[in-house]
Amino acid sequence: MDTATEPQRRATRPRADALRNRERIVAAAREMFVEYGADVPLDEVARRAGVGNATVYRHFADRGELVRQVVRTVMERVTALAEQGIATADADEGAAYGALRTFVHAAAEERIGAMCPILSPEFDPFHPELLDAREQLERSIEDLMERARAAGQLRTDIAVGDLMVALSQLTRPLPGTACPSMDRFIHRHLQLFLDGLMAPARSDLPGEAATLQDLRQD
Amino acid sequence: MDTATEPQRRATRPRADALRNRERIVAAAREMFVEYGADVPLDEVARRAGVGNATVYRHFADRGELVRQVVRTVMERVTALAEQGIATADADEGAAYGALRTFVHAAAEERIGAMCPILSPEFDPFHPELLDAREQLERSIEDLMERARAAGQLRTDIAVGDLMVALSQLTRPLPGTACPSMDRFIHRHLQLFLDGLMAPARSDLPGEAATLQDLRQD
Amino acid sequence: MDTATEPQRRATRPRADALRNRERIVAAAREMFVEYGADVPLDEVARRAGVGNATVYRHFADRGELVRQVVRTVMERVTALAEQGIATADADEGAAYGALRTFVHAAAEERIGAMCPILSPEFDPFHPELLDAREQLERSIEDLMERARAAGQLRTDIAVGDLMVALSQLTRPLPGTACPSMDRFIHRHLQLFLDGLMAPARSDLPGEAATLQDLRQD
Amino acid sequence: MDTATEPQRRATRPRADALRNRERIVAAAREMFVEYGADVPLDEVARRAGVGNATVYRHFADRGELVRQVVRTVMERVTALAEQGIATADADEGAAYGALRTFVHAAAEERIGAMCPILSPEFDPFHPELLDAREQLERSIEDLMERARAAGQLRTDIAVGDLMVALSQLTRPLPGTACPSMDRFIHRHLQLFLDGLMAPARSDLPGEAATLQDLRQD
DNA sequence: AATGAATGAGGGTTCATTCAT
DNA sequence: AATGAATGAACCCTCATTCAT
Repeated sequence: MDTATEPQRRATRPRADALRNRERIVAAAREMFVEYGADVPLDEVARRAGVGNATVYRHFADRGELVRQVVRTVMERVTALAEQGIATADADEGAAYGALRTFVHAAAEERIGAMCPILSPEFDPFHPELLDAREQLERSIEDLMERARAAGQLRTDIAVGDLMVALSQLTRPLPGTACPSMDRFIHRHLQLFLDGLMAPARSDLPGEAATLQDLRQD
Repeated sequence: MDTATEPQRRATRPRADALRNRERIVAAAREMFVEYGADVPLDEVARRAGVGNATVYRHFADRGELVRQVVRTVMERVTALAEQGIATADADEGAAYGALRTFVHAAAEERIGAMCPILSPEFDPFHPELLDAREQLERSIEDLMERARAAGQLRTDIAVGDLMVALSQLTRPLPGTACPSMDRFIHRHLQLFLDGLMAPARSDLPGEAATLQDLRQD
Repeated sequence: MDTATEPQRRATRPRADALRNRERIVAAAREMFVEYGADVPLDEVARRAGVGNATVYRHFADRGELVRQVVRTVMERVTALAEQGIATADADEGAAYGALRTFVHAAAEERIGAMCPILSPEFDPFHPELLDAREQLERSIEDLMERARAAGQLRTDIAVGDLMVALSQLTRPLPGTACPSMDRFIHRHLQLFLDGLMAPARSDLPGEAATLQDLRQD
Repeated sequence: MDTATEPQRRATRPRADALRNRERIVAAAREMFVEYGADVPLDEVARRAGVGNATVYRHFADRGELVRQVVRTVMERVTALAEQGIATADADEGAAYGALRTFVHAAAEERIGAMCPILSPEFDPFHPELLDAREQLERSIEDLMERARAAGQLRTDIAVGDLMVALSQLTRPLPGTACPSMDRFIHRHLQLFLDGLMAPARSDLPGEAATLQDLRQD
């Protein structure tokens, strides 16, 4: 067998095809969460990924682990988008709010809808596997908001949690299935919300500015 | 009792206990839609309502019929709130936008999240049972918005659908889970969104102002 | 109350409307057994009979009792047909076999298909309620066969059980529903079977001539 | 093993245990249709087959598919019996009717009662899966009857449908119940019916000679 | 490592039967 | 006596997960 020809790598190397399978499964799940909601049968995900159903369980102990993996992937992509925005803002302070707007709309497009499972009751958003990704996401968005705040373009009574949760909510996939007309609304709503975020504030806000961390406090 | 005064109605009068059950089922379903999303097992609804499972089917031929009943109930309650707002605005033109704000926050409290099933693919928003309720709801909100628009307080590039969908989305229960911290955000988000709705508009909106009808046109 | 005016009858008299209901229920059940098989929901029987479902239970302790009542009714009707055949045969010995033929086809028409429940596993064909009806039925058919046998027209190695069971089987309603094309076959089959019953016998029969009573022996 | 000699087939070969299960399920269903009629709970079939309930659905998408498989199996067995009869008749023309008799009794033993579901309203006898089996069955019986007809031993006013339906009816399991005494009658009835089929005809038949196809024409 | 097959628990719905008016 | 309503058990089917190849 050809494993015998390369014995030195055998123990540590995840086999190339296994890696490929893992990624294919995550990608398939991400697409299907967006398309069909968080309830897709895992057998369907396996089929779309082109692997057997049991292979999913070899890579992910249970449904929750796959879901978390998908969420982590999306978080990383969105973090990347936020960092692009920071770069833009750093290049031109006057562009800070524009960079925030651009980021918000891009994040909405970035399959953020695949994060829909986080809304399900079984999902534990504080799972250790997600810690790093969430912190990085939060930090990058916070940084981006700080740029706009420093430029006097963002109201000062809000924090990253306000933006993140609203962004999640406004882009949510309408549980159960794809309501394609929804897409027409999403960017309008985001735009309206962003208008509301601008300085000067047009109203007093109830409650306190909140970070994502705060979500876990109650 | 008035049965004595109108004995001719005796045959068709629904029994008191049956009516009570029916209402208990609708109330239980409303709460559970808010808490757990549109997919709650009907057996759980029955348990929460304190009736046997088959009783649910005696009153509602299938899941869809129950869902429509819940939606109709919520629509009617929200319509009532909008009409209160109209009265307020009519009494004092300067209070028009304040009345809109009050309405939005009150609607959020009014379990509007129980309307979440309307977003599921199986839901038929054009079902005859809902026609009246939806038209009245839309008309009353439109009227309320018109008051604020006439007072020059509401931007002119939005329509009732924009408000309704965003309201639904922003108040959605993080379906399934008990995330009580959510409530802290909801009114902040609504307030921010309302700030974005104020005239003068702070940005151009993509797409077109939309009515509720438009939601299903695509 | 008028029960007070006729106290002597009070205890024994079934109310006229109750009697009417009882008969309507049996009639409805008979028709529906023929049309839809032995599995019709009792609620449907009640509806067809024009009474409430619970009324069925007031008259018949459970489904089995209703079924037995229907079967008894049909047995009585068929008995009457057999007795007509006997009269014909007695009037003209040469007509004995013709009378048997006529009886068999008439019995098939006489909703004997409503006896289909006797074939269900739950049915107890030896229930006391049916004893009399079955004995009279058996006796009358036996008598009719005896006329044909005496006239030398019927083979001698068969008994009433052979005819009754075959008659039931050949006229059975095709469980589950109405297979209307079936009717085209029934009288052909009966005719062929009757041809096989004629003397002289064309073959040896396995087993023993059997009465209905024998059915219970095993 | 031959997998080594034909490795290219490896991917599609059904697993041995799966095949065994599939056959066990069909066999269990066949027996239970005979014993309890076409309405047996599939869970019971699964139990009798010694598999989990879901395994039934893995092999057969729904109840209909299992039923068709059972029917097909029985048709094939009966076809084989008819072909044996043809061979006998071809070897000795005088044995043609005897071969038909032998076939009929053998078919009765061959659990032909398991075909009872074909009489239910939900059953689609024209389903593609059954086409071949039904044509072969009909053709083989027709051929066998033709031998007897050619030998002048079978009346000429009947067709294959007459025989098939009567055979089905007379051998039907008293669905649902364990009425073992029934077996005593079946072969007597078949014998009597076969006597009625012999030439010369002893009576005129109503209706028309019918093929199996005719069963569903109305 | 990967797979197809098997499994049991659970959800929706129907129906015989019981209860309250 | 009659009824409409209520009930729970049962059935069909699906799906997450485990097993055997």
